[in-house]
Amino acid sequence: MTLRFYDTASAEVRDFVPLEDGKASVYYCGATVQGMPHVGHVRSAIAFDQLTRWLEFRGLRVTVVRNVTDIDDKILAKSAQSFGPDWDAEPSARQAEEWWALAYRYEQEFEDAYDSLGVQRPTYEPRATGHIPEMHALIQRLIDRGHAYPALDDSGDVYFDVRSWSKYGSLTRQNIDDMQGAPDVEAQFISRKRDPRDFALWKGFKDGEPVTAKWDSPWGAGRPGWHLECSAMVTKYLGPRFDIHGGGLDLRFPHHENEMAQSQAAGDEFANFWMHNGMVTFEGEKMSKSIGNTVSPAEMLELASPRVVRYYLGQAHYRSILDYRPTSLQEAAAAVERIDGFIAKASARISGSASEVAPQANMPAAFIAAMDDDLNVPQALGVLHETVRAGNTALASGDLDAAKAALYSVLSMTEVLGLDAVKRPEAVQGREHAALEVLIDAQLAARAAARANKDWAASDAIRDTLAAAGVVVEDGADGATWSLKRD
RNA sequence: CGUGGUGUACCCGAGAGGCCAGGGAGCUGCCUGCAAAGCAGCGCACGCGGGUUCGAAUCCCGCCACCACGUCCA
Repeated sequence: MTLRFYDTASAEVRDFVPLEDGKASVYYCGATVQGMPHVGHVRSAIAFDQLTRWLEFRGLRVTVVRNVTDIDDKILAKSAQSFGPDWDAEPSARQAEEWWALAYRYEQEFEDAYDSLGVQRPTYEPRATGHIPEMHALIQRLIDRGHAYPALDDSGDVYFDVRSWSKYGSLTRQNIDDMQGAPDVEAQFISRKRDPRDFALWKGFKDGEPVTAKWDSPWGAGRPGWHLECSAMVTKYLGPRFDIHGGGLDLRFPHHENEMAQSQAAGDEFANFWMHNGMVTFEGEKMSKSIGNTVSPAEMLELASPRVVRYYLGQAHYRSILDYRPTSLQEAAAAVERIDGFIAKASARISGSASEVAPQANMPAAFIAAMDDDLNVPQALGVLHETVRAGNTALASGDLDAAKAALYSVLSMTEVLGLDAVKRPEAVQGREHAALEVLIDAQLAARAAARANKDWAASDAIRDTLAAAGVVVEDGADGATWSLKRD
């Protein structure tokens, strides 16, 4: 097996060889829980979910860590002016929402979005606030090695000294002199930093900030810097070296550059591969909280089923830009219905045991080759659709053995892509189904009688009535079949 | 300006010197009382200009346009 992935650090597709035989360790940056999730967040999670599922299919035991950044400037700022769940209350009764409550509320929103689209839960999902001691230890190691220093003024900050680390900039191949500290940051912090590009490992407590967002440290009370959080948590759960570090492309710089610098400067080998997913754009512009052009997963789920949304967000190559347009979901829905139509028709005519649907035995070689090659999902979907067509042809010709093989292949492919986790809309189950079946079958019997008499008006009237109620009738060689309209 | 990346048909979207991508939309046919589904086929391509080659969307050179990041971002 030769898995190949694009590594952002080396800017090339190269062979993936796990550091430890039979295992893979993956860390990817989750959300800063300061607002509602948008589809860009979910696209990232789906991309790494596909990666995880594929590594597992390839026989690796995968440990996945996705962090939750639950302390940050924006969370504090938002809680200071937010009235959260009390928003509807009388102004006198409103209470500012505590920062940690706000963070937890949004964290749950993210979990809901991930769950609804079939993103597997990570092995560990650490929160930044639960790892302050590990962060202190990392800062101390950096100070001991001469790569970090307490602020030159009395702010209580601790900074990473970028000039002390010659490899700073290597992840994004930038020359340090070409980088600029943000102008406002530069003006404000020039007196505390050795270099305007130095970034905060620890942020000293400032008057007016909530005392609950304050931790003691050897350098004064305060809270952790953003980049440090991930470094400390990766190492705690995956060790000083691990296979893959992932995240959105927009995190490459400064976040991942800084993470890599501080961890390697502290003596850790850190990530073997860096993988970044492309952005989701809305009519050509990056979808982002700060621009305010976001589309939420919930909005998409109002337009299409979870299975369709998952298909749509996961169909493009993970490194490409995904431009969302309103018609995108309709096109995805047509493709998914084509797949599901085959699954439904084939399942109805084929009996087999669940154990026969073993993905390892049924995955087409071309699909495997596509996925092995930097997760080429679009090409893999081509194989999936070709298999569907072959399966439909086999069904039409009565070749049930071929249809069965196609069905099991299709089920295997949809499973590894995570589509099965988002359940297909099932026919109504149990007693309701039994009742429906009796009623509809009676209608179909009446219609069959009308058709036998060539009474097309009566036949069509029955079909139209059922269609209006969401029951789709299709005439086939073996008589009419019905199904409930999806979505 | 620096760094990384794009540009493929009506839309989405792979591929990477010759040999079918795939999906959606459209058209035609088969099947059908009609429809739907399915199947078969059709049309419309590789940003621009050069070069290499028997042959270039693919390699080389030069342009153009666009996107992302450049200390808030997935």
